[in-house]
Amino acid sequence: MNKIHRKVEYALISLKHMKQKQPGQLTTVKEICRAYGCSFDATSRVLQMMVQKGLLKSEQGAQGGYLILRDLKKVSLLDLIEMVVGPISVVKCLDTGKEQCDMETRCNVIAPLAFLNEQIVNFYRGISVDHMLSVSDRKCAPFEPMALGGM
Amino acid sequence: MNKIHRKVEYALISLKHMKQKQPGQLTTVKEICRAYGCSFDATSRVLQMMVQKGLLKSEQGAQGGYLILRDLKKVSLLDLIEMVVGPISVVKCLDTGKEQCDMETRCNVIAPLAFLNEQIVNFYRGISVDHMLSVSDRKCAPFEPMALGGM
DNA sequence: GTTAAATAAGACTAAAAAAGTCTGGTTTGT
DNA sequence: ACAAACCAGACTTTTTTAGTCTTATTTAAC
Repeated sequence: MNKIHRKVEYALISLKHMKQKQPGQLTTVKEICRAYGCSFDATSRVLQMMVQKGLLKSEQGAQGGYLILRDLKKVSLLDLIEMVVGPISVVKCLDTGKEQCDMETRCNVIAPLAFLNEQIVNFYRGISVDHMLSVSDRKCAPFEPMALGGM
Repeated sequence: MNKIHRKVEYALISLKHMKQKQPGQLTTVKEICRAYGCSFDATSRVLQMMVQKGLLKSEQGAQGGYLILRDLKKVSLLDLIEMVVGPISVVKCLDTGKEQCDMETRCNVIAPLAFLNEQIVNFYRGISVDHMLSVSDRKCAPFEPMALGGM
């Protein structure tokens, strides 16, 4: 129950990887797939979607790759989800412009479901991608500040 | 994205219907299906699950039916979801006792995902079924921001 | 210029999950 | 005895998700 799309997972994996790079340094899909074992095509398409939505920038051709364009602190998980899989709706009949269900007028839970939908949207809106990706950095810290001193 | 299980929908439909009855009055599956056009078998099994989890009581035989047993104010949406579809986990590898994914050690987002999972669980825990079913008994205004003000 | 490495994008296929149906029970009031 | 209702598992269909294939296009390096 409540699985997130693999697309969102690939997006998070890629963003976390890219976040750890020097500013301006490009990342290739190949690099990500080798590092985490994810599907090339699938990951590739997710990155392309993020480019289209202005979250990433891409350099084509040899020596090309991807770059984070926006400040991840200002990108919510809702933004990311909408970028790669589309708008959130807990039931079909709440999709804007989509088909009506066959219950239509007699449905007794449409209002509660619309309410729930709104709550969920607000929930995801309240989580920043940057914050989420920073969770538990202590445990697997790549660039720990205090590492500079000793050890 | 983020569709709720039909099972949860049927559960909500049924509970809302039963909630409006006199105390002690039984409800049959047939009655619910006729009223809202949902599948008999599917609805039936959802109600049976709620009986097993102690949320409903059933009277078998002719003149039988279902009855709400617990106070819906004290039943969270999380409880309901877990009853009818099982525990929430945003990715497979967070299912307790389930398989590991093939990324295992190299996965860079397991901590963020575990964090997200916990947030979602808490989110659903914070919504009472009773409250949700009471939303907008007047009229449904799907995405109107000022809807909660109270017309 | 040619080539190799990279992104871009759509169509197609396979796998998994969800939803629904069928069958055969059991219980109980009339 | 019978009909109306719950109970429960197996099965099938449909839908969604995930992955693959193919064919561009761009650009650095040789």
